[in-house]
This record gives sequence, structure tokens and C-alpha cells, in this order.
Amino acid sequence: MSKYINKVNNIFKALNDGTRREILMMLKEKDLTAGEIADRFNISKPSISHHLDILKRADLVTSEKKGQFVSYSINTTIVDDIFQWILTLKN
Amino acid sequence: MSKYINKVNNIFKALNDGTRREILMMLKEKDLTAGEIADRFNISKPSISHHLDILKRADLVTSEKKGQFVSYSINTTIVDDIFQWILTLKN
DNA sequence: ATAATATTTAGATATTTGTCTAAATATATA
DNA sequence: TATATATTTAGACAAATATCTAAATATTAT
Repeated sequence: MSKYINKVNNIFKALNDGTRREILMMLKEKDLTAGEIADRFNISKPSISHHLDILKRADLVTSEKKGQFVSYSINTTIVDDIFQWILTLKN
Repeated sequence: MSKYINKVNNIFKALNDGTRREILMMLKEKDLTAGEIADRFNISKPSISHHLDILKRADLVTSEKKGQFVSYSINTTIVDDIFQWILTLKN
């Protein structure tokens, strides 16, 4: 499978979940640690960690270790890529 | 669950499959019947029918019965809606 | 060093999803 | 009317997914 198709696959897989879409909306406002994200959901920390991993593999978020914390940020570059994909549907 | 969230859910669910994304790209070029679409894949007709149903429930395509055929078209209105959603990720 | 806190990894499980074949339905044609 | 063609529905099944708890790892503080 081509690298491009794999990338698109990972992006749409990552977006196909309400929790992950909410996480993106939260990160749009400001960077948050894994724990801060988990606190905003009624879902266990390991599950949130798994969601973050899927978002990371899709390149939709980046993470940076800060001491014992891990801070997550949204990656707007990839958001532009999604835009491009949607555009191809139009013309 | 709100109507809006349900709509977004259905859209991303529909987009989370390579076959369905290919169908959309094909319909972008021109309208096609269920059979014409099925002929372009190594997948059974019932499976394609199922994919078309998912696209229809997401409002990504519309269908029109023409005699014994069913013609499918892409719905660009919803494509605009996806655009809107992606936009909210940016600002 | 030990204990506490933050996060991820591993393994289990129920649900959802994509696919198939067989059967049903709808329309057109001989 | 009987047969052929187009499409969908129904039911089954394997693979993928979201979730959980328990355990492992990493860092900080006592």
C-alpha cells in the first residue's frame, strides 16, 4: 500500500471517533498533558493514552515529554492535508 | 446524542474506508449505477450495496432509481459541511 | 532509598465492521 | 407469463476497535 494511502487511512481512522475528535478540539484551544485530557472524560487513562497514540500515528498531534508529564499539541500541518483531500472531492 | 454529532459521526464513519473513499472519487467524475460501481472493484455486489448505503446514510451520496438501475451521485453540499468541520480545527 | 504521581504497555472482552453467499425484490424483455 | 438482469436484504463469520483492569516504566519528592 502506498505511503500516501496509508497516511490518508490513518487520518480518517483517527477522526472516526468522537472522543478523539473532542481531544483535537480541546488541543486546538491549548496544549494539554495526557492526564489533563483524561480528566475531561469518563474514560480510563489507559484508554485515553490509546486514543492519543492513534492521533499521534496519524500525525494529528505531537507530544513532548516534560518531566514526568507528556504534553500534547495539535498538528495544524496535517489539518491542511485533510483540507487538500476534501478539496479533491470538489473538483 | 445531538443531531449534529450524529451527522458528524456518520460522515466520518463513511469516510473511514478506502473503498468508500474511492467510490466518492469515482462519483466526483460522473454519476454511476450500483452495478457500474461494483464492476470497478473486486468486491461482491452486496458488499458494494452496503458501502453505498453507508455513504447514503451519511448524505455523501444520493440515489435515484432509473428503471431497473439505481444511479448514484455525490452530494457536494455535505462536502462543504466537512470543510466547515475541518475549519473549526484551525481557528 | 522509598513512596507518590504520571503515563504507557499488556492482555482480556464485548461490540462494530467488512466481507461473503443465498435469497428476495423490482424491472425489462422474449 | 416466464426468464433474465439489477439491486438490496438477511444471516453468518473473521478481523478490527474501544474499553477495561493490572502491571510496568519513568520521574519527582520525602
